[in-house]
Amino acid sequence: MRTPYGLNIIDDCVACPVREDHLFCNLQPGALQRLNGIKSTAVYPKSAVLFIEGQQPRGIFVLCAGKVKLSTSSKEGKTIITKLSCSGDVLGLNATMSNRPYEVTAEMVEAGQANFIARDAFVSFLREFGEVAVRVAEQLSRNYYTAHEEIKILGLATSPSEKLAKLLLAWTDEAKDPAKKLQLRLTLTHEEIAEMIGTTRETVSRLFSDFKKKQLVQVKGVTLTIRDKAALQRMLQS
Amino acid sequence: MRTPYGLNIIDDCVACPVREDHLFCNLQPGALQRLNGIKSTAVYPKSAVLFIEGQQPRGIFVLCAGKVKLSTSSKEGKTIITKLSCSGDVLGLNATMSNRPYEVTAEMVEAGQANFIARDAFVSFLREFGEVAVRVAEQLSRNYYTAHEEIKILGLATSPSEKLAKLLLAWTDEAKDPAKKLQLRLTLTHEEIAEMIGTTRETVSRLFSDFKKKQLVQVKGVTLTIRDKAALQRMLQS
DNA sequence: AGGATTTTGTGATTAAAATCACACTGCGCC
DNA sequence: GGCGCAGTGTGATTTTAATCACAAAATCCT
Repeated sequence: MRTPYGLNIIDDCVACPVREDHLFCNLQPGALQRLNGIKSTAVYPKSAVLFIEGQQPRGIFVLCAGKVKLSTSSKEGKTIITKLSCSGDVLGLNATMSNRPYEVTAEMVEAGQANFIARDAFVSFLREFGEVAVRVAEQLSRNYYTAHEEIKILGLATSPSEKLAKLLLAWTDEAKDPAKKLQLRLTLTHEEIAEMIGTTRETVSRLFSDFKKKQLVQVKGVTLTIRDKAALQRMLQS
Repeated sequence: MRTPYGLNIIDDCVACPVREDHLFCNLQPGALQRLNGIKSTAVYPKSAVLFIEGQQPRGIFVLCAGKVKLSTSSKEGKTIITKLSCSGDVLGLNATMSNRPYEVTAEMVEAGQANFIARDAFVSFLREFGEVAVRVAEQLSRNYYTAHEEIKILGLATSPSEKLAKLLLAWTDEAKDPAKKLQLRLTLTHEEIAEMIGTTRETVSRLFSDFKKKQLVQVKGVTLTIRDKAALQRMLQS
């Protein structure tokens, strides 16, 4: 089954090619069946917005394919990107569980597919299957962990160079293929990278120039290669 | 029952004078009984440390009395205080649920009492009482929410003055007594306040001078009074 | 392919807070 | 009461990255 955006729809959660630690992996059959009953699948093009900061939570989105940028903004238009989510991630879980407004905006940066589960259905599903509630709690604590990492980057890192080094290293750590451990695809603009580390576009540009000059990294097209991982690690101190 | 630190021990969770939204409030009798069986109570003096950033999680601490400072530090010794916890708060829940190291250090800033529940006992307790797992999930999502607020302060706030204004307003919002809505006890040093908003002690000193000069606040001993709340609110923009 | 629009690179200038330095205050304590 | 010390106030200086400005390069689009 093909869609307007050139994606294959994944119809069955069981077949969803997501990570091992997926929130809904290896559920008892009853729970899985119930889950398939309350979910609804949709496909989103690039730049589609799943939800907006401040909206009342409608429910959760389980990302099956594509990439999502989570961001939050001040009234003055300054924006920070708090996370880039990929397939397997659950979006809107915190807001849905605490029934407070979505605290971030979720925007597709790569077209993809997500399963939506409405809040009411999800909450009664949890009450019915306590085992899943424990899984949700684990997922939430991981979310918290990530948020805490962000706090440490923003609050403890001294210089923008340190923050960029940290970001690049974190990105390489995400690589699955060990052969490509030192390579990553730069899909974000300098502006967006700046929004991830709380600095300005110009500073990011200068930092990249600097890193290249110092032979720390090499950029060819959209591929960035870490040439001196040790040096990058020496730059960070937290 | 009195303790060496001049505190009354609270022996029964049911009698614990905590907030309404406490994690373990209004539990089914069976759960409560079980909870009382697995908890152990201890009393802590000022400066006592409940757990340290990086330690393997031993379990959770339910604060019954006293105040706790949660902080995280960089290798270079720079510290940020992420939260001040008061009675009713659950400490170490994230680390315990995700079985990752405690991400913060918890230190008593006011002597108090806490109930400790070991990780294993807590996890099986949750599996047995699914209802409680949902409560835990709600608590975790609230924690996340707070962390996200912190991210917004650190990442979006433009100036230290804005951050301090935000902090003072947040503190006044915590007051229970409506008559004292505009007063708060300054128990932290300028140094610690600086650690909460990611700036330096000198800057905090200067900001307070500035706020006083502009008639925004008044300080008498340890009591700070907000004189112009509207003006403080106008300073923040996110 | 070619024009439009983003995105990036880089210099010059400015603004803002960190840092350094040191005096002062208030408080606990013997 | 006065010693000692943690905490505070404030000036002078320095550092750093934000801001402003504009050109160059890359990309998107039909």
